[in-house]
Amino acid sequence: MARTASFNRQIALDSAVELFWSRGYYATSMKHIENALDMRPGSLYATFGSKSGLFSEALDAYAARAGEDFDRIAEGSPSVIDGLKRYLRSFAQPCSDAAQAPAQACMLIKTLLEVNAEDAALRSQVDVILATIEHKLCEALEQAKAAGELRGDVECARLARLLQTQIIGLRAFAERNVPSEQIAALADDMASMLDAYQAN
Amino acid sequence: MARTASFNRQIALDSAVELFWSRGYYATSMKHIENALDMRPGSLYATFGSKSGLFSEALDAYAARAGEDFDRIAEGSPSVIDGLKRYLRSFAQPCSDAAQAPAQACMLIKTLLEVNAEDAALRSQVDVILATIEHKLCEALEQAKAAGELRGDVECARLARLLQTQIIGLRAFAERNVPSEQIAALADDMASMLDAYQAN
DNA sequence: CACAAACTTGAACGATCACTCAAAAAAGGA
DNA sequence: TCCTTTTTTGAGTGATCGTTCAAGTTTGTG
Repeated sequence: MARTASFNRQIALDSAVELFWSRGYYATSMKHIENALDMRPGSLYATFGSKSGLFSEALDAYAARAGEDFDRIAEGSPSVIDGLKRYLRSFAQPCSDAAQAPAQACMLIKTLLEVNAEDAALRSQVDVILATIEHKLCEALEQAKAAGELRGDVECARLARLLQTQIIGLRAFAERNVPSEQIAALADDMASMLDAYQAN
Repeated sequence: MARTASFNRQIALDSAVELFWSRGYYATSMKHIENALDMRPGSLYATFGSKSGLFSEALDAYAARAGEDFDRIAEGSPSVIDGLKRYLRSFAQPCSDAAQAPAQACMLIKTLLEVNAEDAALRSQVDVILATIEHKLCEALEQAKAAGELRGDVECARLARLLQTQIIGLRAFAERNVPSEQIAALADDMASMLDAYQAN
């Protein structure tokens, strides 16, 4: 038939996530992208359509990876609430494993705060993803409630939003140049706050 | 002598704050700045030196205004802790007064998450300002502790960082397209958390 | 080996970027 | 009114922006 593509789409998207997560949307040029993905304009535009198209797919790839990270921690935890506490604390030691994250702050939040109204499609995409994550947290809390881990009067949807806000704040604060012990203490304080919602 | 300048430096800086706060650093062009400040390149560069120079002054102007806002709420409150709670809740209803803020999220945090290593001077400037705010929060907490509002074993520096993180999270979350009642509930939850640190 | 189909390449596009500077305009003092 | 001093203007700088596309390269098939 014909020539086969020399690049791997998933690998290219992983590189795009790392690049965009690190540099943000507007400060990443097509030259940066060409170098990071080792692809030339023709291939890039044939594959992803545009810079914003590539960014959009990178956002989805990032969200998928974030979801897997959460599930992995949740599965390895003795209880739902314990899993949520571990998840909170997981953002306090990102330097431990070899695969360094390009930034402390969440790529979705960086995008939410960076992209302005002219790129409304990207904004609403982030909004949908964040709502999905919020919903996932809410489901976990409902499950914890059903298991008797949470008090009966806890509003799961409201607590889910509080949790998401804590994570957003923690990861954004961690962008500051502060000692890692202070970040760990912050994560501990946030984990302790969940105690006020636990049964008994 | 000679011709006098036709613009007011403080008014120009206020316009710059609004513009940069709304659009961010990289997505704001000199054309945007010319229009918003009603100044032409020659005057702009004679006055502020460069785009980053103007942004730097805008950051300081923003920080000064933010400090005044905090002081105003603190002065009008019956106790230090009550003032902090009001301050938290103040971020939940920014639509009330006529002077609309151009964004929900803090301009310092938007900058912290947007600007990358190539503009190290701006990054470190934001870092210094955030550390100053953290210190101001810590001083307020020490004062509350001396007044018997806080338990004796509370680590004020640690609680100050937790408070700052809450504010960061709350304001970033508010960038999402969610009902204002949910933001208000978030602020209430955060204010309630301070109860765990209060004496008696 | 030749052909056709798909992919890769890199030069080039007009637009816009941050920034410069010579010329025009305006103000106060004489 | 004229002169000096300062500010304002806006055209123009080279560089870079996102994007296009024709030409070249590589593949599988007959």
